[in-house]
Amino acid sequence: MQASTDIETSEALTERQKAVLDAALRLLVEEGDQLTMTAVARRASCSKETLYKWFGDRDGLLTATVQWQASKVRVVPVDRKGLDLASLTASLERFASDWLKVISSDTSIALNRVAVSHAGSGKDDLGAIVLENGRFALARRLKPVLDAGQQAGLLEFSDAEAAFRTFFGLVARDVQIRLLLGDRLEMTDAAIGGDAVRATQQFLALYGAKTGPQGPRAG
Amino acid sequence: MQASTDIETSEALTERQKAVLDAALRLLVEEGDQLTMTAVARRASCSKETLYKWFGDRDGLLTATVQWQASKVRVVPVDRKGLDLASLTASLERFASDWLKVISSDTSIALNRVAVSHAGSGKDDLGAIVLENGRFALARRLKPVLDAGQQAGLLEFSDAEAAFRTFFGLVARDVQIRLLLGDRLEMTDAAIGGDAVRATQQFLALYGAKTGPQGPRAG
DNA sequence: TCAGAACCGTAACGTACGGTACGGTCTTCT
DNA sequence: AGAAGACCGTACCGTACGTTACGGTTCTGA
Repeated sequence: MQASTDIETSEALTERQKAVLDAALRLLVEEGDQLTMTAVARRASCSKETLYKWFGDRDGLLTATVQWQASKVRVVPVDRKGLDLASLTASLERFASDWLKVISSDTSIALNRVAVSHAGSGKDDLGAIVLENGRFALARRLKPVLDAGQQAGLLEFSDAEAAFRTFFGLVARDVQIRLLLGDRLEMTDAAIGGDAVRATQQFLALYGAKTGPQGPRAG
Repeated sequence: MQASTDIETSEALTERQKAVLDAALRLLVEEGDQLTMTAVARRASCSKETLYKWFGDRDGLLTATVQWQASKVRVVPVDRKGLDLASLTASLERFASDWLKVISSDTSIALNRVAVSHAGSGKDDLGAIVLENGRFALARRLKPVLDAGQQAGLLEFSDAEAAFRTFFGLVARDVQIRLLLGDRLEMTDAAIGGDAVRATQQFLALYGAKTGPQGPRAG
């Protein structure tokens, strides 16, 4: 449950190793969990011996691949000064839109699938990594925004974690589980944008401070 | 995407076959996706030849197992007459509580894990079945309640599907994905009950008709 | 009682794949 | 230039497991 070692490991990779992990990632997206060491070696034009030397075993390669992908999505910090309702709304919509884009991407779906499978097989390495770099990373980035909104008198809540989880639910709804289960659910940019606006409005309706007449209703 | 064949197949099973599927289900919960045909045969005290004769191949056994479990959870219809705010609230809380109990159960987690893995491997049979008997079955059962609430003047929405999905998000939040990814998340009866009440109140705050002073706020 | 089907237990087969070994090639360092 | 190491390609090994085959036992129906 700690997110400490992902930076070092991703920094310590050579360009060649990154290329190999990119190949593994592409293969994972294309073929799902049944990617074989032979297939990775062929796709990356490297030998299996090298794979085993660098990553130990198949699980090590999988773990390195997930961490490599996780290290690629970096944070865009949100400025907390001059926060008003408009900028708070924009921030929340941005978070919602980004998150929907992530969970509906082929890469995220493939990674979550293999992590879910992995979690079902005793060792929960991949599950913890995906969770740490997905849902928990989102919470860490969003919480400061929520706190700032509360300090600015725009939001009202007693438990930031509960508020975050409500926002999470309003944004994701059934999208992720449906995609993971293979449902064809086209998440176009327009749909994502609309969902982000709706989720933000609903969240503000629930947690927005009652000072002032901003009570938009969802439809 | 149709839910037609699950009834017939489950009815056509002999007691012995049901016992075998129960054994497979228990094994699936205990050992995850790597249950072998040999293990199922041993656990069920039957021969592998019988397994292949009855279910065709491993995928057939998996499919039959998932359908068998799906056929076991039956519907408790909700009476739509004399609907007032109290009974609507109770119905929604009941749905929320039931759903949280389902998605946090070992059986559901194991089934969803294998279905997610399966969906990642081309054939999306299990994913469609789980989706059909889970999320879509819930929608079919809840929609009449929402419609009745609207006709009784208690709810306001233009799109029942959107309203349902919001309810779904408010109830499930991040619970299912965290459990699927192996997060230790103890869902006690008390926590489930509290979540059900909170989700219902939030849903009513968003979709409740504005006639009358019922605007409880979540904490 | 007897034939035949259903079924159990186990052995056997074939294959896929994780993991290892090895020869050949290229780079690097001295 | 020559030695050492990293790496590629491929062949190979061992095992796990899906699938099939078969002998023996129990059930069923005439």
